[in-house]
Amino acid sequence: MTACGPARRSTGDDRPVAPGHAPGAATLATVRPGSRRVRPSRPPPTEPSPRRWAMPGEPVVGRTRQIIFDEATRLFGAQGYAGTTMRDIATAVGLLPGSLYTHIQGKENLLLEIVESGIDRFLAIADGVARSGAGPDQKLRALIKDHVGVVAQNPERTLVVFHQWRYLTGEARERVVEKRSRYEDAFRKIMNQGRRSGVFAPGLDLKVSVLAVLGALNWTAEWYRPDGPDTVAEIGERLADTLMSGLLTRAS
Amino acid sequence: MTACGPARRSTGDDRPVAPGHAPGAATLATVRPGSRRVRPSRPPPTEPSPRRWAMPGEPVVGRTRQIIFDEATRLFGAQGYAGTTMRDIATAVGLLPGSLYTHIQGKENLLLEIVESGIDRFLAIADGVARSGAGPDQKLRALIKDHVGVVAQNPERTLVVFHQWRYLTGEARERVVEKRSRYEDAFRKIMNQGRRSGVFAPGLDLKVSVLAVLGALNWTAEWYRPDGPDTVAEIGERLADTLMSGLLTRAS
DNA sequence: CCTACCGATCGGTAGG
DNA sequence: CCTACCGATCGGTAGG
Repeated sequence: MTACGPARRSTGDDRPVAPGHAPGAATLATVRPGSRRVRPSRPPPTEPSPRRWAMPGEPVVGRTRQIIFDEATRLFGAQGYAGTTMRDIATAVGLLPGSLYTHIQGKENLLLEIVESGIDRFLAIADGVARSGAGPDQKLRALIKDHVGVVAQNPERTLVVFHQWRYLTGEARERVVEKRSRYEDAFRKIMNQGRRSGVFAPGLDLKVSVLAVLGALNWTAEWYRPDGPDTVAEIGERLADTLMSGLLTRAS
Repeated sequence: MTACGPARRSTGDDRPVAPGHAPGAATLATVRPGSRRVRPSRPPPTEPSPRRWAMPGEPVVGRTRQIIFDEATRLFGAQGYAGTTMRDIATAVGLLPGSLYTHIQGKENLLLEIVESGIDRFLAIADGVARSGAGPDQKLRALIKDHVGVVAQNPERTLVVFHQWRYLTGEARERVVEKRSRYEDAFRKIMNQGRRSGVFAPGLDLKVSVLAVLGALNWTAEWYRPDGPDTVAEIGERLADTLMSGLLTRAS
């Protein structure tokens, strides 16, 4: 249960890390109350662009926008959505608060994009597994392993996906809730298939079993450490062993 | 994954529910942004007390204090600590914001008392199970069932215990982290015992198995519904079955 | 991307 | 437990 050490961790996920933001800025241990940050050190001016700043409304899809998303993901994961201010994000990126709005529409929209793109990755692996011709037990094992793989790619994003979606409102929230339940259904279908085909225990309570597996999987985002001794594949394999074979010896 | 319906739910836990606060006030569906609440309807004056208000510094341990804790627990669970304002709590209780401070010391202290008293309940059942003379498998089953029982007593409090503790700072945080890891140890000890005595699979990865069980248990606070069709004992039993015997048929 | 700033809201207090 | 209020901070915008 050391889910929130102050160690700065890359957001992983095949993207460059934000340049020139203060290391260790706004980690959980130092946040709130009263630990107000100082003025962000301006990042070194990058190569001059034809126009020094985008016009309002112009679609901005550049490097900076990606950095903002990465830092917001990290901060929302560590401090929660409501516990993260736009000033926290600006400081982490190396901008002044108002400058964020050239790149993004607002705080809630930032959350929505993080949550939705995150959950889409989980839906993608569920789709892949469903399309494979494997049997239910192999499907479940594959889905567990793939899930751990997505968590390991970016644990903070996973925390945001599974906890911070509550701060969304209106139809954004509805869309996310729908996608979450679609992911849950993927597990339900596989386990129902396996129960009917006899590879899973016939007395198995579908509802409780699905939620037990999902609970174990969601929790991985809280304890997974990229610098741990075990590979992602090993962790997934062992998690699948525990959930599928159980703790008791087969004899008992 | 319907963990956040707008339905108002009693805080359970053998205490009277707050009188005279607006039903449905500040539920998740209506929170933020821009949904600012109106002035709280004053609760009907209770029987006159000898003194109409306590002096500052005087220890207040009365009814109102308990209602404040119950409402804060509910709100912290539903909206998160950072997403809940003292004004939210005051409105739910039926006071004006400043009046809360006759009963409590401050927001963070309120969180600490909720988290610590909550985690103490989990430690108490772990102690009880450890002292029982049962074998490791029976101990684990009992602990799983007791855990579900504590969750069912007050799901919101459990959500606060397992997620909102991150907002604590300083030694309060350290104390809570220590208690959390003590609870984790209780599971580790039982499962280690069971593995050595041969009742649990010898190839079992202790770390992953402990975290899988804890994950499944922590998740119950997100989906448990007091008005569901299954009794708490049944849910605990089925969760223990799933985790201990696994999903596969014993034959396979 | 910065300067400069807005109105709203925050946790909390003085004083009765 | 209320009235009245504080200084700090919030998300966000105008204009260049």
